[in-house]
Amino acid sequence: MTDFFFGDKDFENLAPPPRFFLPAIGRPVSTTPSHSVLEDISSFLKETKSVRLVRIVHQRALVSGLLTTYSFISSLCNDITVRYAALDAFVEAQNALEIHCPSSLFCWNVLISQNVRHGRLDDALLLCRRMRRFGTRPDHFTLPLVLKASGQLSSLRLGRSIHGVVCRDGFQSNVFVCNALIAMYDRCGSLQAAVYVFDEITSREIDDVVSWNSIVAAHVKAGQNNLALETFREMGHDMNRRPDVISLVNVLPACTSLGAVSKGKEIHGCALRIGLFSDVFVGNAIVDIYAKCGMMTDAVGVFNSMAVRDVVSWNAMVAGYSQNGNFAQAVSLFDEMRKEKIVLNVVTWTAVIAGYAQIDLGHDAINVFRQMQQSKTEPNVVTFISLLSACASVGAHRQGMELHGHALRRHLIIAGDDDMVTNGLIDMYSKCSDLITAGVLFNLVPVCNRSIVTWTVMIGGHAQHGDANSALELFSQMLSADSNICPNDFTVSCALIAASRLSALHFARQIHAYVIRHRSFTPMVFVSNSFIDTYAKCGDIGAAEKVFDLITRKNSVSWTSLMTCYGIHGRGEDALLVFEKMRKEKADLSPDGVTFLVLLYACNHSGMVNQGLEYFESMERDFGISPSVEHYACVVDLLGRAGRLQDAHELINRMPMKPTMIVWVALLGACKIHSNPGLAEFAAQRVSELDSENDGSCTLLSNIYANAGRWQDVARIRRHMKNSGVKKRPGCSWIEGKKKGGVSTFITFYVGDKSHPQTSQIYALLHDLMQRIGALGYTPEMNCALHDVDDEEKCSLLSEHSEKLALAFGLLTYPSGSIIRITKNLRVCEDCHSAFCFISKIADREIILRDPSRFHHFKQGLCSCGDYW
DNA sequence: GTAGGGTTAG
Repeated sequence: MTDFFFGDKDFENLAPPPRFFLPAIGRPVSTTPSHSVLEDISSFLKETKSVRLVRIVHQRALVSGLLTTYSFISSLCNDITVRYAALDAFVEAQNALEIHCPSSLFCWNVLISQNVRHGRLDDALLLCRRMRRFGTRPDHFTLPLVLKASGQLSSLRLGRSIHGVVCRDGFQSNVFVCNALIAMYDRCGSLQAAVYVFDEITSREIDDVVSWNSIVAAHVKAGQNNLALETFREMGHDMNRRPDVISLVNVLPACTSLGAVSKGKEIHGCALRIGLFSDVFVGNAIVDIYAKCGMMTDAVGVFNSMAVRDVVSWNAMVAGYSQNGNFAQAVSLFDEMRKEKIVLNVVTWTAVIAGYAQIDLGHDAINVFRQMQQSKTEPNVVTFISLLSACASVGAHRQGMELHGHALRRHLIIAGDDDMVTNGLIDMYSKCSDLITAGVLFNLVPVCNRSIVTWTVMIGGHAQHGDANSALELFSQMLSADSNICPNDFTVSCALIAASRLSALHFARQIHAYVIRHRSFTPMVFVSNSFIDTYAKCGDIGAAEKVFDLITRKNSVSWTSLMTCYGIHGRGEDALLVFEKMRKEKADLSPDGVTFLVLLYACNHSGMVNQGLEYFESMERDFGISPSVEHYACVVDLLGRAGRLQDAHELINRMPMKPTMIVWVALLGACKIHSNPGLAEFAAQRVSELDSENDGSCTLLSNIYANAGRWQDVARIRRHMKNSGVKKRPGCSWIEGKKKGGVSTFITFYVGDKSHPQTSQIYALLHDLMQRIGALGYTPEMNCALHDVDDEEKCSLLSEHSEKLALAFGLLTYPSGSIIRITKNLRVCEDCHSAFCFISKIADREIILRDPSRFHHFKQGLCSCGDYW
């Protein structure tokens, strides 16, 4: 460095001395800068790593009048802005340029280029406009730069106008400009325009390998993987445009998306032949295709043969194992990465978090996130989405809320089209049963920005954790909204969950009709299985069977769904036949834990104690499936219902795991049926230890005491419930009715409900019916009236049960001969059961009554559940 | 020019 600027040899060791900024104090600039001095400055600026020194040179140039020389301006435009990308450097460069040499195309170009490089896209475009105002026309360097800027801004309008300039100024034959046009149209999502430019240059044979790579990449990005592969094949014919590393890296993901392993293998061979395999990018893409296509052995082979591996290679392997359902292997590879001291990046951490979320180990996912934070890796949008799904899977409301705060602070929630973080938040809040917050977030998203996933998570949230009616309402709203939103498999399944919870047969049929009408929507096995379940739960066994028969590729869920259908309708023998048929005809479909649960349930509700016990024994012995708590609860119920209370209790004592509430509730229920207050007290005690606010068990125990006439104990329980704030859920029943205009709706009746406009008619009919069936031999089951009152009052309390009110409404309003379907939120009592039998006979009606555990078909005085009630 | 993500059934 010459004396001209610094003088001091050991300048680097000095603190910035004010004299360099104030010429009055510092050495005066006496020499006019010579050419060699400027060259020195230029090479200094290119080499120095110190932003501080660049800043000093910049300031020095300002005060010394050097800024007016062309040489320094070009250096300012380029070298200074490279190192020192502060706003003032850009502003001064532009000012100096406009004042002293506005006709220097070179200076404009380097300044625009620096602006683009530093992401100052709007400024770059503005500069281009300024240069034109000064009469300097953009050339084949300028145009690709501003095309890149408009591409990065995704501004098709701007890109098109630059395309106009390209044509007007005759740059269509410049391959750089054309390649930039292709890349711009690609980024703006207009494959068609990109292809147009590409076809034009190839027809004039001015294309090169970059053009081909760009157009292949554009096809891949637009999801046109087959066309991408075809284009790639075409380029192979000409030796002038032999595929390079970038060609391979572009085309391999197309094979991956298509699952075209053989094509991938071909490209793998090609890479080895032409010596491109050593490139770590190519190697990574090859590992990725094998891993994603489930060929982990091949992926391992490639991974091991790579001379250079980076964190991406490892990530591809971790993701491969995780996506192929071998999460244990993924985690062990993750541990190996840590042992090998690979610098983990956000993708690595996120892949592991997502893996845990997928297998519902949300707490492990959250722990990994804590470690990630300790390693100072910044989470991004993808990390948050995975974490939210982890919280949703385990109902971690508090952690979910924390994440919501994080996301807000990091500005990761972008108000725009299909904001996946918001979708994740809505889903998380829904699955944590916080439908209020979920609804607030959902309503904050403008309708035009709601994607199908946004709608689906909200519909699914209401269907599974909230009000099923709201779910169906949202589904209709979505279809009638002006947006071009089309339900997908997920949406339909969620709507069906809502329909099945309400037993909304009409709704299920409408959804089915919609699915059939929209030919573009081909129901896959997943949706068909949902239909089987929904029809079963709406009481239409025939429809469920029909859907089952029409599935071409039934999976084990299809078979299990049909078994459930028979199970809940008390057709245990049929459920068992389905199971045996599946074993015989579809040996490749293996039953799992749920299949056995359904099987045990079916045996349970059809009184097939011995068969049930046999299946319970065989599941571990013959199928290697260890029974879960749910299986035990089912067998406790099975034994209990059969009166084998002692056996049930002993089974609980033998359980390899700690019995949960459902097990004790099953025992408690059995104690009710077989009037065993002693054991019931014990079971109720266990339930209250596990969940002191369980209203069901309190009510059950109080009923048991009431049956035994132990009114003091009843009062004690009542007091306990009152003191501890446990509220008995009110029993209610609902039935489909018609609103004005024939739109179907649900009418809900509570015990003793008098809110319906037709109340007087309903009660009159009920009164009449009770008298008529009394004449036929019906006697009220006083046990079911749990109030310490006289018999006459008990009778009237019984006759006001919600299901009886719903039945009277049905008899009043349904056309004769139609089936009356009623759903109840709590278990149907014996008195209503008996009354329904009689009423079905005298009114000559088929009645289907559903409660949380089963269906009762009443016909001609008989019920499908027979003796096993 | 490479890697990671959200919604569904028994």
